[in-house]
Amino acid sequence: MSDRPVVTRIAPSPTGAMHIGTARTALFNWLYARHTGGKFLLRIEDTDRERSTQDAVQVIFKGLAWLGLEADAAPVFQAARAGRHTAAVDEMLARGSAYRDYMTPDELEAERTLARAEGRVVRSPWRDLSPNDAPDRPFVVRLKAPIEGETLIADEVKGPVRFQNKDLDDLILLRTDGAPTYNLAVVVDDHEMGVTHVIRGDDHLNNAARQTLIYHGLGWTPPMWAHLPLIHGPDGAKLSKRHGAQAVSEFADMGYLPEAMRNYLARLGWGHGDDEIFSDEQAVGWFDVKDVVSAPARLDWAKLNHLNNHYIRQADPARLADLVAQVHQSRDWPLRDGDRARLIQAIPFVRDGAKTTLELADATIFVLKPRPLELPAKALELLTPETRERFTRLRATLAAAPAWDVPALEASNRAFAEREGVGLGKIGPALRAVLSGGSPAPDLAGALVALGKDESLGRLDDALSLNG
RNA sequence: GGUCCCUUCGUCUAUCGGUUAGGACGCCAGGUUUUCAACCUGGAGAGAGGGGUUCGACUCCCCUAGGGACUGCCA
Repeated sequence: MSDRPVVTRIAPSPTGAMHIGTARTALFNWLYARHTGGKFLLRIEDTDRERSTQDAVQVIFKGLAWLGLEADAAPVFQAARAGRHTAAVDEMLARGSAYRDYMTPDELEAERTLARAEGRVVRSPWRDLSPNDAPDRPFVVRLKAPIEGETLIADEVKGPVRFQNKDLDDLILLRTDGAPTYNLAVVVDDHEMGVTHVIRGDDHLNNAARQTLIYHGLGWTPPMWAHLPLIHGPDGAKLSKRHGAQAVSEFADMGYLPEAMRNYLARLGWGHGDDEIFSDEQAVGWFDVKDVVSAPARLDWAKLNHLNNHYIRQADPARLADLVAQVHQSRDWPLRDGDRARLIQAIPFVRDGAKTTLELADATIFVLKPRPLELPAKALELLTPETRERFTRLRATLAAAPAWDVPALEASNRAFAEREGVGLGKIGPALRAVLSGGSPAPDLAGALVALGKDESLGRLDDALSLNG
């Protein structure tokens, strides 16, 4: 349509948690802006003064920051622009594309039920009445939309969608108290912010037609539209609380990495051939709203877990250590000096099986346990006199290991078992129990390296000094 | 009720009239193995139903069914 640079936006209302669907809408807007070299803007739709809160505004900022989807300009607060909105309505009144509607609440209600019964849209008599007949009572200002013809939405995702104008009602632009409504504010703000592409949820497809009529009433050109299908829960119903999570913050708390969320969310409703795992750079390079799938998608925890596991395995251990430390802290585990270093050392050996940082926390607890470890009954049972003697010899072998790394210790352990004339299966379970205190731990060599030489030998000594 | 949207393996998707309908997650079996994972190999698994158009439809059109959104002086 136009060769202006692309401007997209995310326009959440600050009325609670940040829905994961909002996150995906933000992601697609961000991807498209990046792909085209345009701008991605943020507008806080706080015109509902009753429900909007400062806390919820912060939730949006934090959510976007966590996802790594920062806007290219300072956020616009819609409520602060009320003056611009009412000015637009004055303009429409002057142009004859809006009118004052003096219907009382009762009259409106009666018209609403009648209209529904007749299978038509609500119409106000004031649309055609002369302003001279205006009574002295409160009024709203409505759009004077055409009744003939049709309105075409050339949607980038859905394709052409046609609405008969007779099916579109005259939207309220200004409330009785003079406050602008959502549909008006959106149009005025998008236009004045220079938004070229409105990429938003499916639930606004109907609004697109009515908003188009506001654009026309103002003599403006509507933006390009792209309506994304909603995200549903695993059961196909709209995603809600009972599906486990719906807020961005909940995914963060459940131990998902933002890059995994980006990858997963991007793949939900959009794809690039057979590519499943891709970087932000690749997504930016490939993304086009035209390729968004038009059917709603269901959230699949198993696949999210798989992707998260992938990114956990790619992540910097120091970064993961900080994340894991937070988890331990939230679980009231007493962190000690040096735990961060212990975590960094252990994480490479346990991350392969971790789907979330919560699981990573479970998997790292064994290195954080202070000596002497409390051994569970099962571990004690394994410490037979025979095993103790063997462990005494094993300790000496380990102490003399040429290097404290996985290949060296694997070789050393294997050789030791051979010398003892038993299989590793005879030694492994007890050794791991002594090293981990019964907590989950990686394979032997991995556990030894994760703990470090001193700690490993120390834990062995502790076990050997136990009264048998 | 009205308007609009949607419908390929269990799930996310590829296919842009001609394919043994491909991939990923999950699942099943086997392998590896000192636990749990991870990992390797193999396998099962789909075009909602009915009409058209066409030499030929998952692909285009229509109908039905099922799902969803909107129908607020909420956004």
